[in-house]
Amino acid sequence: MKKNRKGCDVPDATILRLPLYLEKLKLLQAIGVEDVSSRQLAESLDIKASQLRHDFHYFGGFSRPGRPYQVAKLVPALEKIIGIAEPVPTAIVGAGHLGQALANYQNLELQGFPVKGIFDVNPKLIGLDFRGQVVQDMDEMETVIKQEGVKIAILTVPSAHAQSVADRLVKAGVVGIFNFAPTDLKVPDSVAVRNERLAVGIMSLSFKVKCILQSREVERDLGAN
Amino acid sequence: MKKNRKGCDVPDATILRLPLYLEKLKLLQAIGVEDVSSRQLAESLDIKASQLRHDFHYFGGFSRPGRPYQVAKLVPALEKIIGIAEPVPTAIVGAGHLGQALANYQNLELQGFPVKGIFDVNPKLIGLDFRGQVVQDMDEMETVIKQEGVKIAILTVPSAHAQSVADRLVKAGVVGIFNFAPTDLKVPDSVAVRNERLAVGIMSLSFKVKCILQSREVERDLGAN
DNA sequence: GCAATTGTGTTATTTGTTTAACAGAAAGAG
DNA sequence: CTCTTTCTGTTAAACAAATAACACAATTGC
Repeated sequence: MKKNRKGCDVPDATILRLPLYLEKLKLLQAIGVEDVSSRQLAESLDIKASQLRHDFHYFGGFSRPGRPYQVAKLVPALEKIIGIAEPVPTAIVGAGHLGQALANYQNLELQGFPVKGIFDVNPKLIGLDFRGQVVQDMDEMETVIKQEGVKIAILTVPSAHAQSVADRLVKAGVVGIFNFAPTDLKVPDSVAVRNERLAVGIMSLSFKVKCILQSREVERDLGAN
Repeated sequence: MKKNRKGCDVPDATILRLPLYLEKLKLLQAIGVEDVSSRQLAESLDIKASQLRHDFHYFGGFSRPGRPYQVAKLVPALEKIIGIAEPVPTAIVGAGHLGQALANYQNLELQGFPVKGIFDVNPKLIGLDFRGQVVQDMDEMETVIKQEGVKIAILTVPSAHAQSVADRLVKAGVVGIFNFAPTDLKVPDSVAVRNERLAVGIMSLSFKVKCILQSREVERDLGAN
């Protein structure tokens, strides 16, 4: 192992695959599979086995030459690497339609992100109950974040307010922001941001759709000759 | 221009930036900006100007040496490339919390993806009205897709049903599937799929949060000495 | 004990993406 | 007109990621 700070110097592309590995392994565990080789696991995820081993190598490897991976050991190891060995206290800021949908998303809690608070400024939304969590006034936000030790905030407020709310979150001690607003947040280096942009996803899909439709036309035209 | 099929042989990384360019340009257009140089546009997006020009080069370029880009020409050009010069008829399949949130998301329509139908199997959801669209029984799905010429389907059904619904969508003529279920869909090459995985997003964030917290601990320990 | 087999950890190669460099077209100043 | 400035299109270099290759540890069968 190099002088990585305990395996934090890892390519983004690898980080994005870790959750996929974990998900699949949990599935295997649920159906009683004990061992799995890099080839088996990789094939079920439509990637190359060498890539999977390469990814695991950033963390020192999880087995020995000749022996496949043990699901029962790999699952907790990945959970620790991802940072969800212990539950990560989470808050939802913005209780609009998307915030509500996320508040109702049971898997958030199951996957290690218990929702400790939901906040909004709209009086009509304050008081609504989602899976046991009541929407609170945003004035309470800082207090709850500190009290519950909230580490990650899911931000679903309108773009116009995203930056100012993010500033408050950072000040209150949040370490990660999952941003659904189409704005590039400015935050200190000591805070992680992940932007989730619906528009980018559907437009990149649209690009490919357009290309498929074009090539179909070309084929049709060629067929006509 | 090479023998690209009308500019479809483009790196994924570039495709993902096109929506960002378009968004920013629309913003500039709204405040009356007429010209913009690659440097200005790139800086506002926190990328390098050379990357932006490189991206545009895949499509032949949008200006001449010495002259900045004209916003009024660039916006429609990008819209055409992305495939939203004409509205793309879209359907939402699965009217659970997430489906509802998306159905209520006005920007979908504004950005070129008018919702032509919302479908679910749950009788309790059928009949609900979202922004003028009524949730219909999934039995109606194929009929509406063909009638309205739906090209893109947004899939928000439970993972267990995602594949079978996707099969039906493909058969009905849908060309792109925006998949929110944590399942890898098997579809023909002639259909585009984009997977949007909430869990991947929040877990990759968690990884970085864990690393930040670790490095803070290290700094604290060093400070104690 | 000695192949043969399996399948990892690790290094090398190839491929893809980002960044830098630069030639030269257009416009403006004198 | 000529010189300077601006800023693109295009090519080259640097960097990062995915894939392939392979050495070798552990096990199994003979």
